[in-house]
Amino acid sequence: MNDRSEASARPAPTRSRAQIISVSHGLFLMQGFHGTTMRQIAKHAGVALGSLYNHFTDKDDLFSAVFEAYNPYPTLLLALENSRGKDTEELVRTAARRMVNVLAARPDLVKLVFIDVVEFQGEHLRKAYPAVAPGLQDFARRLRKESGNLQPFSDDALLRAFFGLFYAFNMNEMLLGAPVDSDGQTAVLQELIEIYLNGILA
Amino acid sequence: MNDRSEASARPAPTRSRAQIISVSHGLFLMQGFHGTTMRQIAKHAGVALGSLYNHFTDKDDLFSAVFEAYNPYPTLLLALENSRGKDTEELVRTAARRMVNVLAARPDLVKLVFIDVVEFQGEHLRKAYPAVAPGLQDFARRLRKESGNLQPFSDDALLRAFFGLFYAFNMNEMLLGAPVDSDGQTAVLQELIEIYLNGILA
DNA sequence: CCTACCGATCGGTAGG
DNA sequence: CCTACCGATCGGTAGG
Repeated sequence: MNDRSEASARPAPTRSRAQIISVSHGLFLMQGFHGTTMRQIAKHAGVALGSLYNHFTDKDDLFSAVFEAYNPYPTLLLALENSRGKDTEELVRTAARRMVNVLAARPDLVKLVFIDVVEFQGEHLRKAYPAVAPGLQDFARRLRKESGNLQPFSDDALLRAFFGLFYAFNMNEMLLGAPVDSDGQTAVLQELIEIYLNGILA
Repeated sequence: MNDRSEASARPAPTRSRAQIISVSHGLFLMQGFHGTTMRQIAKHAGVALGSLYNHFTDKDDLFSAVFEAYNPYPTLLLALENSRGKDTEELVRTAARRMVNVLAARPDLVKLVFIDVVEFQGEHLRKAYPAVAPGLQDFARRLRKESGNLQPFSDDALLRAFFGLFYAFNMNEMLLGAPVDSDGQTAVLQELIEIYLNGILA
């Protein structure tokens, strides 16, 4: 956290540090946090075990760095912020498509959330949430503004039902780990989006 | 699965075995699988470390027994099967209320799912799924039969959107671990159910 | 004096 | 069902 206090401004060894974080991320996804050893990380990163402790005070500190580097919130929020539409319906369709694309391209985002919940009781997620809450409220505001035929639901319900789409959509892959056929999947997603739109529009 | 084949009919020490499973379950929920040691389990269960291996061949086998004892699928399926309603709308409301009640009373069900996904790549869930799949199809069939004004969605979409409700509903608690105020929660659930019903009914 | 990193090993604990 | 203990490996740190 608080590095050198004054003088001596050396940019820190970012090369192998980045490599360690990247390798740790991959191993944590496959084996979980406690199932991954510092020796495995050192070996895969091509550095000595002792070197890990030059970059991170301990294993927990390393996980914090991994979580910061692969924090799912900013990525998902960006997908929402980049979504446009001439009305609520188009905005929802665009945003849903972007969310699915991101989650399909980056299954690691959800897995990291699960790891934090299982092995850290969600403490990193909790700490990261305040930074994205305003962006979520902003998306809810846009859902309302883009159209006038929205049913009188709360922001909370609109957002949760929207995110529920992706939990529902990714459920099979997450829980069953199956490589479901993508054509059938896309069709199901279309249906889920229709159910949501039917649900929130008058 | 297949216990003693013949002769030697010893009923197995079910007393402490049950105690070990119960204690393990609690510790796994708090610390995850790899974060929990066999010595912790022995100590909390009031048995010697070596005794654990009299009941279970290894730590993985103990987890399998825990998963079998606390398998979330049958419990959730039972909540659906016990739900009745004179039409689709009433069936959905009843089933949603039951699901929420079960998940609120048993947060361990979801946590165990997460543990399996993070630390076993979902293998126990995968193995348990075929046994519940027929029951899920049955619920989808009932959703259709109880009413005629259902939109032409696939069983898959109907079921996923329904379960998405509870992912969406439990999101905050799971991800933020927060004890959200239950009055506001109930109100949000009402809204989520309305969105679903609006979505699937003509 | 700093950084990045080494070979070797610390005190304890893992599953068995 | 317990005591005692194993080969190995754990997370973390020593001096250089």
